[in-house]
Amino acid sequence: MKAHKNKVPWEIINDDIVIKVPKYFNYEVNLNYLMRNLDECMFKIDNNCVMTVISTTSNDYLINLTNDSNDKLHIKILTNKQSLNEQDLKEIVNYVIDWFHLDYDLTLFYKMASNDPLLKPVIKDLQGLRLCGVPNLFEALCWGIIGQQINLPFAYQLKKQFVTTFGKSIDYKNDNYWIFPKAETIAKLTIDDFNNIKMTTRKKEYLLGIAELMATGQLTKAGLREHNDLKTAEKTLTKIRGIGPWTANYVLMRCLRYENAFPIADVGLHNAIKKLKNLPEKPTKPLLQSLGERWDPFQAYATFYLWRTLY
DNA sequence: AGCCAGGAGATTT
DNA sequence: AAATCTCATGGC
Repeated sequence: MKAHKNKVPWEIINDDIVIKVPKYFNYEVNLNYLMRNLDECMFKIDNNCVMTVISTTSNDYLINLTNDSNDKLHIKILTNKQSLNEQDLKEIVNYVIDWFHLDYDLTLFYKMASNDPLLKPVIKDLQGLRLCGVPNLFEALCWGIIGQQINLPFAYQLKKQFVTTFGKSIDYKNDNYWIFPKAETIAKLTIDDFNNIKMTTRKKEYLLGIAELMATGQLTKAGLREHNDLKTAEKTLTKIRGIGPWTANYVLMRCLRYENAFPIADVGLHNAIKKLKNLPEKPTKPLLQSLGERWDPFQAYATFYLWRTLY
């Protein structure tokens, strides 16, 4: 089941969208997470300010995100302001709330983790870290597929090649900000269009197939949401070519926000457990299963926090 | 050179 | 169901 969503208050003050952050939110640790790789191409971070393009149903807006001394988040709209309407404003705010999972209450996860020998020291160092999401379903699926069976730095390189080859960007002050390619755009391509992108043919096929499903509306975020149950949503996703249990759970965790999604086969998760428990080898499957049961129903947050111990 | 990396699908047991 | 094999690319 999905977790209850809390209401996140916001208002407009002096042309800024100001969001009141919930209990347990630390701007700096979340930014540290976002800065984990220099090849990230979907946003830029400079001097505690995040710049990214948020695409609403009808427009693209370059925004910057900062926090003030009261730990409130400020969104400034930098481009395309003349087309901003109520609907777009709402979509922008909801995107940021979703991105940083601000509508989620971390209290119960921390309560569980503080009684868990493995997680206890981990949450102490990462207090206020949110499971930063990928609100765009197509982006989340592509990122999952791109990241299969390769190391993370290389995955970021491939994503960058993909985005800069097929996506559009907004120019602003001698810099450019990329927009993730639309499924409709990718669905029209062929394998040969991927010649400059150094990923396996198999992955190119997966991406084209998923783009087709989303471009035709056979696969939508709203449709997946209707399941309202982790196992059936997982089943729907794993029926799709290129999406196995790992990718399905990864996307259900970072996009659909299932708090108990658990990519149990994840190498990063294995390495984190090995490191923290000082194991000679990677954890066995029975150990992983028992840990998962121990963390239920917060397996997604447990995984995300453990990933952070690797860098 | 050889093993591994935030796996998936097909095949075999 | 669960283990095993094939696919394939770049980093270290």
